[in-house]
Amino acid sequence: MPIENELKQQLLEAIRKAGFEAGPDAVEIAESRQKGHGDLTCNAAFAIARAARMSPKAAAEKIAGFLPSDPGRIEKIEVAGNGFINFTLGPATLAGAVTEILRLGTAYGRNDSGAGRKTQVEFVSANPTGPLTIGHGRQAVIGDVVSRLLEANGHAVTREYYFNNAGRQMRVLGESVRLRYLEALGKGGDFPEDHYQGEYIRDIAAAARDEKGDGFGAPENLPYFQQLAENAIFADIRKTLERLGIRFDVYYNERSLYDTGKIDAVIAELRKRGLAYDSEGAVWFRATQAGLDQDRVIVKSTGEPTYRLPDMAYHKDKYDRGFELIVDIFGADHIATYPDVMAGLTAMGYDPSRVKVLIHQFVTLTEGKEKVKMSTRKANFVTLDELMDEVGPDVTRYFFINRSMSSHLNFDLTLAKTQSDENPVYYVQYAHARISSILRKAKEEGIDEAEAPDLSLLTEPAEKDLARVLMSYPRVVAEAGRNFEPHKLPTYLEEAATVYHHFQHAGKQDENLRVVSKKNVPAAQARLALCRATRTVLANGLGLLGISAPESM
RNA sequence: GCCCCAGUAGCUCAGAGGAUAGAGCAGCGGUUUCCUAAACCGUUGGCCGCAGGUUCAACUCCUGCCUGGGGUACCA
Repeated sequence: MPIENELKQQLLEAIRKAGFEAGPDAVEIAESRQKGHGDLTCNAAFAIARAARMSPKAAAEKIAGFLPSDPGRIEKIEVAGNGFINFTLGPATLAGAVTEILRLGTAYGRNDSGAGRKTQVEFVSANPTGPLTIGHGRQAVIGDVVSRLLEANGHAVTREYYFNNAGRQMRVLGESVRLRYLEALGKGGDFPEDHYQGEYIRDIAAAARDEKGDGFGAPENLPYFQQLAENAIFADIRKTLERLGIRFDVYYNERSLYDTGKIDAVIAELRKRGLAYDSEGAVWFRATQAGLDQDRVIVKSTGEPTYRLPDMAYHKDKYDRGFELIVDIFGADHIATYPDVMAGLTAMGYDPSRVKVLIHQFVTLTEGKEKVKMSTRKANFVTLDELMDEVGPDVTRYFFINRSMSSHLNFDLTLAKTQSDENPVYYVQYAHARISSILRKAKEEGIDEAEAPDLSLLTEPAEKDLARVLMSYPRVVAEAGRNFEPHKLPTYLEEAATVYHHFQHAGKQDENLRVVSKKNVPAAQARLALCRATRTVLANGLGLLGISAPESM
């Protein structure tokens, strides 16, 4: 049983024995934030004292008096401040944690709270109109790490990319290529401003010329240009994602919703329920019925649906495919799209609580002091590939996942290029590499890692600090997964790396604290076990981020 | 107008009812015959946007305001 749960039981019992009343929720065990306040802390006395009309400190002392004493498990119990009960973990607890990490290896930190729930994470979902930008990059990494986190928490995850290759955007794309093709032949006219300006359009046009020769520029050949562009761009997108370490299980084409009648089915369903009506030549969704501020067009007077209708059909299909948890990851610019969609789904009888929408804020790109505006159509964007050319996939991933998704992400390109060596990702990776080096060194020196090292020898402050931090990893994974907060992982890993660097540094200052030493082999073996446990945690954590854990740097 | 997100150190950001608010970078000063100095130590730097409220306790919750970003389409 985790030590927190054990303490909670003991506290509840002590509270009862002390003559206070408290339900099971009255006791919360938290990690102490500051040194000198023990390792774990409980503030239950504050609430209890109020009901019992006594000082929190007196209540805490009374409760503490009924706590069992087991110095191996809990070295110290003290009432501090106004009434906190602080616990200092004992050597047996720390040793047990290290043993557990070594036993579980790559499984350490994983749990089965998700119970195999069929879960879908939809992200990126960029239409194939151009290369992925840095904005897509943030979403791609968030989606992938959320997926990995959910898997670590026992979900069965399907990663899905939804795209539309049949809309207006794509026609403009095809037309852009056709015009560039004509231009390359010297037959070009004005290139409209609202068409795709990027250089990649010229590349595709050149490919068209190679394939079809010079006489293929007629407007009726638009489908050819569109298809060619789609193929070329999608191939690039997949390559970029692959490079980032992301692979989708399903690419879902919006067009299939039309082909299989799922679009019409939604209209019919809404009409049946009185939630769709005709007006001004368009079909409207009665969103006001669901409490939204205005009704919305779902089929334009031109006969083309707006994005809402296929989105509803697509989400209906997600439910119908049996997903129990549906995670949608959107950029802040799509924030308005899902209330209508959810209203429609709810109206059709689907449980909206199964959908979790994660909105991430924008990435602002700055070069020096200059703000760079990103727009695929205008083509003055920095692509995800260009970013990876500069800093590599590991830094790219770390950078995008390092901050909470509700915060705007300010990316200073200059800084990323010139100071990439100071990125914290290297700090974490270096800790892993250093441990690997120590393990190699020990082997060279002929010090074997013991099967059952005497971990009670780990009594130095730096050693105990390290063991304590390693213990909290599973809780970080569980919380980050439960709350969809992937950025908690890098925060934790930086802390773990810091504590490890301290530990290793201690051996630099005091020879008796060195890991690889033949003077005291049992101590060396205990420390090697601690090193290996740390490496396991770092490797597991980096694995969840999709970042490499190098053996040497 | 209305809705969403943010405002914390010079910069970029963590922290989200508790006990002295943290990290990286930048600045200043140190540590290497020694398991990787991509490390470590010291130090400078804060009306936690403003004003009220709730609470034994507020940077954290509530209300209002200010500033910045994003929405509010028969674009997606």
